[in-house]
Amino acid sequence: MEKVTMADVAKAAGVSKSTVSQYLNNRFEYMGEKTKQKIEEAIQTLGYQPNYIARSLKQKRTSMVGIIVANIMHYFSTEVSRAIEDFFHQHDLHAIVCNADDDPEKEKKYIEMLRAKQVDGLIIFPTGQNNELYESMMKQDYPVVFMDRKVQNLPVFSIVTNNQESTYRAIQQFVKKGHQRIAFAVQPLKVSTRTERFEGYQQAMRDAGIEINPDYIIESDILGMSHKLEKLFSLEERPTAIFAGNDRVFLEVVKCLKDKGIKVGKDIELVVFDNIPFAQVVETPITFIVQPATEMGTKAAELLFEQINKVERKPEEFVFPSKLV
Amino acid sequence: MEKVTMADVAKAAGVSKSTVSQYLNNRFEYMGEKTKQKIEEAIQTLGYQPNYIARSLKQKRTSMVGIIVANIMHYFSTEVSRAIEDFFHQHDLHAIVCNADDDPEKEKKYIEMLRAKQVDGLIIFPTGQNNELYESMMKQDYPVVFMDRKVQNLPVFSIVTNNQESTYRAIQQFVKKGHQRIAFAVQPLKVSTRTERFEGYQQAMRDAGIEINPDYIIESDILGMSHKLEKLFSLEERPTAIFAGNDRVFLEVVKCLKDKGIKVGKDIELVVFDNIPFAQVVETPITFIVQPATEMGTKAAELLFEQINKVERKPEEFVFPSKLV
DNA sequence: TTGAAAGCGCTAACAG
DNA sequence: CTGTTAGCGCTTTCAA
Repeated sequence: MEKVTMADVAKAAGVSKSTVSQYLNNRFEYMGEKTKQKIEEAIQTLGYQPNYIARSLKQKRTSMVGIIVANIMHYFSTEVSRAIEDFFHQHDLHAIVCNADDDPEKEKKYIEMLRAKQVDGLIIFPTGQNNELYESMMKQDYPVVFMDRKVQNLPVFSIVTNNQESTYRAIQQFVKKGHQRIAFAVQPLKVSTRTERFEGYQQAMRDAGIEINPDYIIESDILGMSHKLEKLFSLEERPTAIFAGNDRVFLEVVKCLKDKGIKVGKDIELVVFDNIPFAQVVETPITFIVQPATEMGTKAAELLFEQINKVERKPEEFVFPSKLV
Repeated sequence: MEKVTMADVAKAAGVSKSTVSQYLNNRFEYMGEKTKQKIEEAIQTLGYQPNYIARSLKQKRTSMVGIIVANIMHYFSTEVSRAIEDFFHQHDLHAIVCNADDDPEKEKKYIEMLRAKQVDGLIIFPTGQNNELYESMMKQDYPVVFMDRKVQNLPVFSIVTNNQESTYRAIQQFVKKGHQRIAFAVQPLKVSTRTERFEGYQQAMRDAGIEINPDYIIESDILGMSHKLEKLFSLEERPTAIFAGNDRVFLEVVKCLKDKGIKVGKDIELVVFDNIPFAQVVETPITFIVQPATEMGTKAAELLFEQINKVERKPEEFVFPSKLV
C-alpha cells in the first residue's frame, strides 16, 4: 500500500512509464483510446498517487510560492495572504505562509529555507534589514514581490499604500474638528509604513500651524507601549485625539483608555490605521484608515505569477489608496 | 549563478559528492579536518544552496506538514495554526496552511494535493464529510491529527473542546439572571462543534424548565443569517439573550442589533463562543467562551510529531476545557 | 577516511 | 501512437 509508483501502473496497464506520464500530463493527442482506458483502470485499482516531489526535481518547478509576512497577528496580513492564496489556488499553485515576527534573522532564515525548498517565487513583507539578501535575489532574477513596505534603492516590484497621504487627511480631519492636542502612537520607526505615517502626521500638524508636543509622540514596541500610553494619558494636558499606527497599537490604546476610564468619542477621538472587523460594527465612533487588502494581495499575486512565467516587465511600485471610513 | 550543485562543490573542493553530502549532514566523525575546511570554503565561494527537493525524493520525508483549516476567517483557526507553526518551527519542520472553506470537495482536494507533495503529516479541521478518505489514511498509518471537530467511528487522534458543557454553563448563567427568552444562532448543524453546542443549549433549557421556542433557533449559513436575524429581532416577543455560535455569527448578530438599534447589555445580553480580540477590551458587556487555542494547537503538533517519528501510541481524544470570560 | 555506483519517481527528447 | 534512454540533485551502502 502507498508505495505504488508509475512503474507499477505501467506494468499493470501493459504500457511503458512514459506513456503513463503522458497520460498524467493530459497529453492525450496521440494516445490510443484503449491505452488511455487501461491506464485509467490501472490507476484506479492500484490507487496510484503521483509523487510531486519527483516531478518537481525534474521540472525544476514546485508549483509552490512562499509568503513571508512580517507579523501574522495583523488582520491586514491575513486578508492579504488569503487573497494571494485564492489567486494561486485558481492557477494551481500553492502558497506557504511563514511568519517572520518582525525579526530580520527569522526573515532571512525563511527566505533561505523556502528557496532551498525550491519554491517558484516569494511575496515578502520585508523587515527591510536584509538588503544584501534582497539584492542577491534580484541579481539572480528570482521572482519576488514586496508587499506593504518599501525596500531601499532596489529595482523591485512592490505593492504599498499611500500611508503619508491618508494619515495626513486623518490628522487634517482632527484639526478641522478643532483638535490641537493630537497624539501619535506607533511601533518603532524602522519600516517605511511607519515613517511615512509619521511624516503624514508631522506635515499635517505643520500645515495646520500646530506645534508638535514631543510628549504626544509614542514610539514603542507593543510590549512597552501600555506603559508609555499610561503616562501619556496621565498628563495634565491630555491629548484630545490620537492616531494608532495599526491594529495592535490600537488594541493597546483601547485597553489603556478603558483602564483610565476615558471614553472614546466623548473624551477622546480615535483614528486607527487598518481595518478592525468588530470595531467597525460597534457603536463607538472610531475612524479607520482601510487599505484595499484583497486588491493588494491579488495584484501582488499577479505580478509574481508573471515573473514566474517569465513575462518581461520592468520593476515598478504600485500604490493603492487607503480610505478613511 | 544559482545552478551550483553538489557536484560543483565537490569538484571545487577536490573531493567526491558523497563526502560533500556527509559534510552537509554533519557526519564529521571520520572526516579529515582539511577536507572539511576545503568543502566549507567551496560552499562559501560558490554560494551553494542544497536542493531540498532532491533530498526529499531520496529520503521520502519533506519536513513539511499540512494544516487544513475548515475556515481561515475564524480567529480561532489563526491562533491554532500559529501555535502549530511555532512548534514545528522549533523542530525544523514547516507547516503549510490550506483553507477548505467548509467545503468537503475542497478539503478532499487539499488532502490529496498535500499527500502528493509528500508532506510528512496532516492536521485537519475536518468537514466530516470525507469519511472514506479519513479512513484510508488511517489504514495506511499516515500521520494525522484531527482538530476542533470530531469524526465519526474512527480511531483517530483528535483535539476538541468541551462544547456542550461550556455552552450549558453559559445558558445556565443567562437563566440565573432571569432570562427566559434565549435565542441560539449557529451555522448549519453539520459538524460536531455546532451540534454539541446546540445540545448544551437544549439541555440547559430543559433543566431550567424553559420550553424552547423554535423561532429563537437560528440555523443558517453566514450569507443568509442577517435576514433570519432580522426576523428574529422583529418578533413581538423579542429574545432578551442570545448565544452566537462563533465569531462570524457574532459579527452578524452585532451588525443586526446595531441596525435595529438594540443595545447590547441593556436591551439584550450576548454570549459568543470564541475569543474576539477587540470586543474583549471594549465597554460593551459580552460574555466569551474562550478555548485554549494555543494549548490545543501545541498538543496537536506534539501528537503529529510523535506519529511522524513512529512513536507508538493508541489513538485518543483530548478534550480541552473552554472557559466563560 | 573517502569514493564509486546505484538508485529515489518522474519527465522529456528521440526513435521507432 | 508508444517505448527507450538518460538524467534531475541528492543519499547511501559498500569497497577501497
